[in-house]
Amino acid sequence: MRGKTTIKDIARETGLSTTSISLVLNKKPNKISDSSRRRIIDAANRLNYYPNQQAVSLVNRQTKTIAQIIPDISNMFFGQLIQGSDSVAHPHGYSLILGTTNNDPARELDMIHSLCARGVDGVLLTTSSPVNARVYQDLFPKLDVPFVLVDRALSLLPCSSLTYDHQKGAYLATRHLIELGHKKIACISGAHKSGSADIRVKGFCLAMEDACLPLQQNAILYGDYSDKTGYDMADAVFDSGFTAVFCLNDMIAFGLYKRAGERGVRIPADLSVVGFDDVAFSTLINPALTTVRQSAYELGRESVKRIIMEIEQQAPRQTVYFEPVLMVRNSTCPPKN
Amino acid sequence: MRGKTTIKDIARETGLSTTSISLVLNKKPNKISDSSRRRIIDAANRLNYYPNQQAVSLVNRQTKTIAQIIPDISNMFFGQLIQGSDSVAHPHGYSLILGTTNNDPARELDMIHSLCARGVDGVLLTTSSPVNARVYQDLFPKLDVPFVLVDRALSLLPCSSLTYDHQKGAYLATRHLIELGHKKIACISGAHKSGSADIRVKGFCLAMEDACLPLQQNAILYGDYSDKTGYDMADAVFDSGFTAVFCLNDMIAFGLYKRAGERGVRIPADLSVVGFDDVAFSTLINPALTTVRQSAYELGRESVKRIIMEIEQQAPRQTVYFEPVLMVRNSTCPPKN
DNA sequence: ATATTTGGGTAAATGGTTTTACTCGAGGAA
DNA sequence: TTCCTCGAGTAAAACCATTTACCCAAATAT
Repeated sequence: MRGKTTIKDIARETGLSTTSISLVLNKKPNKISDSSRRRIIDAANRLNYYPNQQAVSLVNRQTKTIAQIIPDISNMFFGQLIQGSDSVAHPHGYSLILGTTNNDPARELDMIHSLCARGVDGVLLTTSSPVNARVYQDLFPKLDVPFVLVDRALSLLPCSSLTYDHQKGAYLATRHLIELGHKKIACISGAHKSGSADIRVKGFCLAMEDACLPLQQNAILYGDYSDKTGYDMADAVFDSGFTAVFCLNDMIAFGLYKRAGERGVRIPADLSVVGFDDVAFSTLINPALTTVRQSAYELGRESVKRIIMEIEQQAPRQTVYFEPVLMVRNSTCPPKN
Repeated sequence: MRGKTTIKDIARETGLSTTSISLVLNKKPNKISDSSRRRIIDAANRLNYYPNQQAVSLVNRQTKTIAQIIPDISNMFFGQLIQGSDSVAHPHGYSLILGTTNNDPARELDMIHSLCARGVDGVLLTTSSPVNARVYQDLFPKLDVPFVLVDRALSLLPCSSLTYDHQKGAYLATRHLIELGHKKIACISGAHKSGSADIRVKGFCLAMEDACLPLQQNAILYGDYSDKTGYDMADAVFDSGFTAVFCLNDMIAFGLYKRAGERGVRIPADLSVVGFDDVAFSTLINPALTTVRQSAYELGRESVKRIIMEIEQQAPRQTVYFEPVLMVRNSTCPPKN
């Protein structure tokens, strides 16, 4: 009763060796007689035995543990991502071990070290900025576990990456506004130099260019991927004659909605708004947000599948782009006049 | 270079014993000369040594790992909870290992087993239902790690619990509506028999009773803690002459908002709405939601502090209630006429 | 001159499990 | 009789770090 039952206790109970116990309990090919087998299983149940995972990990050199490193759980996108990850990890016998970086590259590096020291079998990394890219180039091979970059790719790194085509998504969003007849379109971005923001901005610019629309002055505003940014930048958008705004993620759009409510700016009558991510909330808010869907849940599921393949079958690295799709809802309409 | 550097490699490099290496690297009291010490530290850095945590855990009998078991991450409340937990766990050298139960008691039990087998040092459990209570009574002592019940207490269990006073919160919310002059008040609940829902309903009933207000027919509607429930139940509320509704959590309120938007029901002019939780979104939505604040972030922080105390100092068990506070915002006003 | 301390270490046990390479006796074949 | 095989197991090494109980020579104390 004191302390945990070990394999030795069962050996003592059954009068057999630990080898036999291990063989039977792990269903390894063995020559243990049926009666012994029965006694072992009985004793294991009776003593409520389950193997010490530390010991198992030590000899098997794997922990059945996957690190998931993300910038910030308050962004609902990551909540859904984790949910997706967990939904495939657990059925496969893996547990998710969580690390949040608060968008701090130093903390991100730290987290990678500390989780790898824990002996995770693989790392799902959503990097918050490309500044560590060079460090990672040397680091990943040294750490000797598969890495999968999730949602934000960094080129040239020796690892797989699973991400939506951010540029295309942004292009789609912007073109939608253009097709509605908007000409003065603003863009509220996440942080300059953040993994995905620059690519989305590029998609925005490209769409404008392709439509021969000049960029207004201060059309592109930089903040971060939070509702606060949307709220803070909203006035600048409202007061500069823009008829539409492309928010680089839904959280930004939600912040802007809030300020719009306070100022009496009507969406979409006075201002069309497009978001990015299609977080669960987009359909809850009023008017429902037109946005670019990238299913965080799917991304989570796929990234875990991917990393398990690399862990268990040394599958080769792969870069996968998912297709974003534009979800037209009620926050966009043709401009007035 | 092949495989990970072990303590033996450093012993070989420095010509010292593994004992010395361990002593120096862990800064244990020792009598190693300065020059040897220097050589050890040098070699450790040069070879990029970090101890195998499996081995360390095996001998120290602790994993510096805390399990956090929650019903459902899509509820933003839990996103914020985890964020709070992580924010204190990591600085203390603990990692969070995640388990989601989808509100399924069987899965919850399973998760507890599987995470304990992993050798977590403690478990933060937000149980989704009291049905397992009796099982837990026997189980917790057997598992021999501290448990802390988070947000949803179960009486009589041999463990600590940290929770907001759900009944009082519900009472506050309901009284607020009553004080505004509402008499026909509906209540959309989470699942019958879910940990907290019944208590909140009780608070609702008590407030009505104290104000000598009779409960309308079908005043209490049961669903679950999701926006879908709010959406699905909305019509029943709109069409039965209620002037106010108390939603048992914010997600439900958000769902109801959505349906209200579709139906043209104005909040608060046609219907006052109060939520519960004060999830980050409550202030983003329009009109800002009047709700009962229970800071998930704080709860996360406190629960980790608590469990670390129990892990490291065998602190005695404790039941803590936090005071909820009513946040009056724009979704409530006196009834028409 | 002898006893004691101190400086600078180390050997070996421990933790719990898996796995490889045996052992041993009985029965059958040649 | 000798050789093999088969059934039913087992001893011991390996995984990696920590920790306890020592060791030995030189310096100091008495």
